[in-house]
Amino acid sequence: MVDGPADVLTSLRTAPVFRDLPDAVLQRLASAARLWRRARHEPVFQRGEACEGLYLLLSGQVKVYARVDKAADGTVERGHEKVIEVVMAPACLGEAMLGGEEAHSVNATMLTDGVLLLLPREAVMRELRDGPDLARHLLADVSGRLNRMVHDIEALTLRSASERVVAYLLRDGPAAPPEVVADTGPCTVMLPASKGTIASLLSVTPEHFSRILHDLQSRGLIAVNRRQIHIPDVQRLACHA
Amino acid sequence: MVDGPADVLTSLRTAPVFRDLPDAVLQRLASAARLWRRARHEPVFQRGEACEGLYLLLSGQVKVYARVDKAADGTVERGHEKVIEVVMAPACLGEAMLGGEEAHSVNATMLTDGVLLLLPREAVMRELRDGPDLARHLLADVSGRLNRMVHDIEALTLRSASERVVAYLLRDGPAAPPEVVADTGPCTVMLPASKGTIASLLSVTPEHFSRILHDLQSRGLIAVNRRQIHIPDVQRLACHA
DNA sequence: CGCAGGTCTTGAGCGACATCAAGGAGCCTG
DNA sequence: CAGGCTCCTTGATGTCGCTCAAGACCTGCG
Repeated sequence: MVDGPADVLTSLRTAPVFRDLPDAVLQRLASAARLWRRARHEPVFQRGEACEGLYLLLSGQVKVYARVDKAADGTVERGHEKVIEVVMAPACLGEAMLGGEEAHSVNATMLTDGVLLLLPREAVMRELRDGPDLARHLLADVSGRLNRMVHDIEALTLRSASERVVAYLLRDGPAAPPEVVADTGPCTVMLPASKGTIASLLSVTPEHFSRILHDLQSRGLIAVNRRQIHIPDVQRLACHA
Repeated sequence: MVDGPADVLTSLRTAPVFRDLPDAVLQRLASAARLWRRARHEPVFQRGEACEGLYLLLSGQVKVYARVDKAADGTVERGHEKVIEVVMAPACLGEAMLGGEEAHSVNATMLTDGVLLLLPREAVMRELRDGPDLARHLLADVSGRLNRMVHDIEALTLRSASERVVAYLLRDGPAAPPEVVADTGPCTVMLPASKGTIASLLSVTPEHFSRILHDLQSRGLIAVNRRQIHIPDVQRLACHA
């Protein structure tokens, strides 16, 4: 897929964030970029580590998550974790540094084998200083992410668990292929990760998530088959109580 | 405080976001800015309204919140609301537009009388296009806000209500005056808004918030007097179970 | 002063969701 | 195909925090 530095530039262009940047900017970034291959379960970065730069995920999936480490008497037991985002290629990762943060405040690990591009901190900073283009595009990217986070907080506090699941199936599920999905008729959603991961993303326990899917299924609103979820009637699911 | 357009420029400079911008940029922004006075309880913008531009809060406080309107049979009853952020002057507001959003997805209303500066969308966009300075500063601002939101999600899902209250008292309370607070000894926190508002910010009901404060008080960890909360020993509060 | 208006507190009961503890069901490996 | 593995499901039980309903408190105002 990505054979060498020769086509790093075209790889950059696959990501929406960079697509419309002038060639000159992309070439400068490409020349500083480093190609990273990571296997499933390998960390991309972890909380507390220094921000090396901006990551561009070219293929594969990454989960961004937080963890509470309960430091009981001496023994450091790893507590539960919360998946904040499942990032799917092609997309940007590790924007924390843009706020001037020195260290990452969350963890990111590969959900699948994948390839990423590291744009070193200095190269990004230099580009931000020298021209408006990169800054403008990153601003749009980060701002969009901020909006999504606000939306998540809203869902988390104002909606019930089953409402969150339904909203996920309707919005994030078919969001990938068609931007404007038919708001009626049938539709099939493929979960981008294990049910446990999706459960954590929606801030419910795996058990509860399973029960909710079961419940929706028993009402004939969805049909579950492994990671495939078929929705006979989108509208009917949308206006479930 | 702000008498006219003459000192709009100096007003701009009070906000951290704009402080270090070159004079030329500030002057262009200032000439396009419009001064807004708003009384307590007046809305700044509301969900669904078009993003007019970027707001700079010069004095007063604003609450940014989401609301679920349950549309039962005909009657539009206003459901509960969740305060996402209490913005205190001087600070920036309404960054949603930077992501290309046409309409606001949240509401913002004055908690106190206050003055804001509206930087119209076109002026901001023009500035973003023409030079790297504003974009870089806004990028840092938005990115910082993103980090805070992520932190909030983390707290919301991984911490209990009382832990959130304690964290708030320790971090957001004394965060205003000294950036690096002594992590030991006594300290007094003044809630920036009504307890009900703070409760919503922390995603607990007013009742539960009250109980938590009462509980902390009964353990001698804090002393509550109206909106003033005295912490005899910061460290002891920090490591409460 | 008395009364009205928010704001905060307190109590009782309940419900949504988590936790704990066993099973199934694919799936790889030997 | 046994064996282990991870992922998912299902049931029983517990609890944190919400809901509902009064009452207490402060503050301004006629």
